[in-house]
Order: sequence, then structure tokens, then C-alpha cells
Amino acid sequence: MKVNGTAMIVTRKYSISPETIKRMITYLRYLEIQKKKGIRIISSKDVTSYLNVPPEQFRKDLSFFGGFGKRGVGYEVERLIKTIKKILGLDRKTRAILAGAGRLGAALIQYPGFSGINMDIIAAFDNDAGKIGKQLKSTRIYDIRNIGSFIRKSRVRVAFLCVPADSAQSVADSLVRAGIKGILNFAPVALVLPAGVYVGNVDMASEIGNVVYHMKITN
Amino acid sequence: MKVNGTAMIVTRKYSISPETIKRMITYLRYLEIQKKKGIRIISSKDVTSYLNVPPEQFRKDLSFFGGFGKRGVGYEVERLIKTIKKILGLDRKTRAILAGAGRLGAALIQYPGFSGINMDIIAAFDNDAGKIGKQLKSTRIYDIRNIGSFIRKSRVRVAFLCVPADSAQSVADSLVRAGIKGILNFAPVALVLPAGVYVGNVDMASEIGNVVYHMKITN
DNA sequence: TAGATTGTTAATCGATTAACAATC
DNA sequence: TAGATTGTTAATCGATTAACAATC
Repeated sequence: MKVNGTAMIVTRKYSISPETIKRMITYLRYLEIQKKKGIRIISSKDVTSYLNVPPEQFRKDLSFFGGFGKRGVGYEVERLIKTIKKILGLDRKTRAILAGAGRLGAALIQYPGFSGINMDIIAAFDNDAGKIGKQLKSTRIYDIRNIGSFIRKSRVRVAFLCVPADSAQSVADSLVRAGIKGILNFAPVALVLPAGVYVGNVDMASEIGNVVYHMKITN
Repeated sequence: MKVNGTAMIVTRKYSISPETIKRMITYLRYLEIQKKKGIRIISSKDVTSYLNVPPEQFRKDLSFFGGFGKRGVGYEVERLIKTIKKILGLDRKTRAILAGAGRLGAALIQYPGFSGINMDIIAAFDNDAGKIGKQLKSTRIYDIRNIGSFIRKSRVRVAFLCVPADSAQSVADSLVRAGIKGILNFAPVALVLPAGVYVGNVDMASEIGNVVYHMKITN
């Protein structure tokens, strides 16, 4: 679809799978590397060659949003990067808060892989008096009792949930009451939350369990 | 299937999806909680009620391995826990090593969610002279140049890969050369490794990107 | 034009959900 | 027996892969 000579990005509501979205970020990452190498034009085959993804998958994923390449030629690297960023909402800074400033939270806040996805972690929260008032990198740690009022004032909508399993649900509830709409949950619990709140789960124990299972059957 | 009056666990090679395996671990986790509460018998409905999973999914998942419940009654909690552990290979300790003892690796090694999946992280490796010789909890940090010989001597088969993105592939190569068969990769790169090596990926940037995308479309 | 590569439709595959007979 | 709940088969749904016409 073309409008004024530029490809139009179709913003779809729902219906696009998380798998597609997550793959798009791996494409983006690889494209950035190629761009740094000075590559200007790239084919679907080249983009996916190191990603364990078939080229058709790449074209299919993009096709949910529009057509961004030139038949017979390929894709303009720089333009495609901009397009994918716009599709994913990574062209603007997204502010987020961190609930739980333990080891995992601290690792997360300083995770180098975040460069390029344009996140701004504006505050961290913990219930440990020894941590409150300190800084994690450039992020200040506040008393978790003030998390609700902070969310309301700052109107932040995304949170990383890194508190222990047994308090995850109650902390999540207070996040949502204050207006958080997207949570990336690292606690090994399935959160029960109202519709309209998007929850992504990173369950490291089950990822490891999956690897262990494969070790067992490959004996 | 019954053999000598006890349900037989069918060990399948491949063909069982990672989704099923990962869900099994969430079942296990919930069953452990119920067991601590003194619950002895549980239905598929009860197991899944807090897991955002339909009860049929639970029964289907189990059915890949056998039948472990009593029709009209439910499942014996303690017995089911033991069975799932055995199916997943969590009834025995699995030894693993940590490659990359940065913040993420340190968080991982001390992750409380690991209790219950029976992992023994027997050594950590890093290239930072300031870290080598130190301990992470009870795990000693060694020079990463010795990781190959350590793997060969100890015959460990599972590794957590927490090194920076740009060295992930080369470290993974040396892990595999030394005999590692299962890797949980936290670096934001797609590893290219020979068949027979199982790689699980935890890509935190793309998980966050997925949440951000959902924020964007829910506006 | 001939060759290359996209964008999209169709076919396949696999996973989830529904339904229900078996049976406690 | 009547009610409950499993285990499994069948139906549905969605995602991946294949194929190919469009077109640069």
C-alpha cells in the first residue's frame, strides 16, 4: 500500500502474534549491525541468514504491516530500520519503572541489550530500607509504598516486575490500580489481572527446565 | 498405560513441544504450593485455575506421557509431583556451569526460582581478572580460558551463557567443542550451532519490545 | 530483456480447544 | 447408582512453509 509515494504502515489492533513482534526485534538488531558495516541494501535471505529463520518468515512478518522492499532488489537497510522501529513503537522513548531492585532488577536496569529499544527506566522501587535512596546506575530507588502515587503523577505505563514470587500478585495489583498497562513479569507466577493489561512473562526456571528435559531425552 | 499396577511414564524422543514442557514446570510449581497447604487430591480444574491455562490443556499435556489421574476423582498431588519431576528429569540434580559472571550471571546464580528444579551450578567463568578467584554465593569464578578443560574433566553438559553479545557465538563454540549439549542463551544473538545441541533463548530486549508494541496498539 | 527478489495466496503443519466415552 | 472427572479422539484455529505471480 502506497500513500504519497511512501509505503504506509498499517497499524493493526491485536491479531499479530507475539512471535512475529519478537522476531521483528531480532531483525532490527541484525539490520543495525549490517548498517554499521555500511550495508545499504539487503535481501530477506541475507537478513535471516544468521537468525535461524527462513526468509519467507521475514517477508510474511513484514507483510502484516505493509510492503517495504523492492521486488528484484531487496530492502533499503536504513529505511527498513526506521520503519520497524516505528511499527514497534521504538521510535519514541518508552518510560518504565522497575518494581523490585534486587539482583535481577539491578541486572535488568543495566542490561546492555536495552540500548536500541529506547527504554527510559525513570525510577526503581523496593521495600528494603537499605536500598531506598540509593541509585542503580542513574536510576533512583524509592520506597515501594510510594509506587502508586509515582505512577499516577508520572503517568508511566510500563513496569518491570522483579519482586519475589510471593508478593508478585499484590504488587502487580497495585501497579494496575495506579494505571500501569504493560508488565514484564520475571516472577515465577502467573499473574491474574484485568483485560486490557498486557503481561509478558520471562520464566527463567521453566526455560532451564526445558533445556534439562532436552538433555534427558537426548541421552 | 499400566505396568505392574503403576502408571508408566512414556519417554518420548522429540515431538513434545517446548510449550508443553514449560507449562509442566508451572504445574509442578503450583502443585508444590498446594502440597505445602496439605492438599492431597487435586483436579485438572484446580491445578490450572490460577495459571491462565484451561484444564484440558493440562490433561492433554500429561497425556503425552501417560495417564496419572483417577477418573471421577483427580490426581494425587504428591505422586503427580514425583511423576512430573521424573518426566522432566528434575528428580536428579543437573549440573551446569555459568559462562559470564556479570550482573545477569550473578543474578541468575542466586535466582530463588531455581529451588525446586534441582540445578547445581558447579562453576562460573569470566575473563575479568578482578572476578577470577572470587565466589558468587557458593560458586567459584574461574578464568574463562579454562572453561573447555573444566567441561571435559567434569563432564558437565549444561551451560548458562551470560557473556556480552559480541562474544556469545565464540564462547558457545568453545562450550560445544568441549561437550556441552544444552545452552540457555541470554545474549541477544541467534547462536549457530551443530544439530544435537539444544539452545534455549531468553531474549529480554525482545520481550520488552513486545510489551512496548502492545502499549502502542492499545492506545 | 533476463535474473532476482518481493509480496501474497495457498497448502501444510502443529498446537489448542471442544466434546465425550470411559470409569472412578 | 448418580455425579464427577479423567484420558483421548475429533474439530478448530493459527502459525509456518511452500509456491508463484508481480515487478524491479
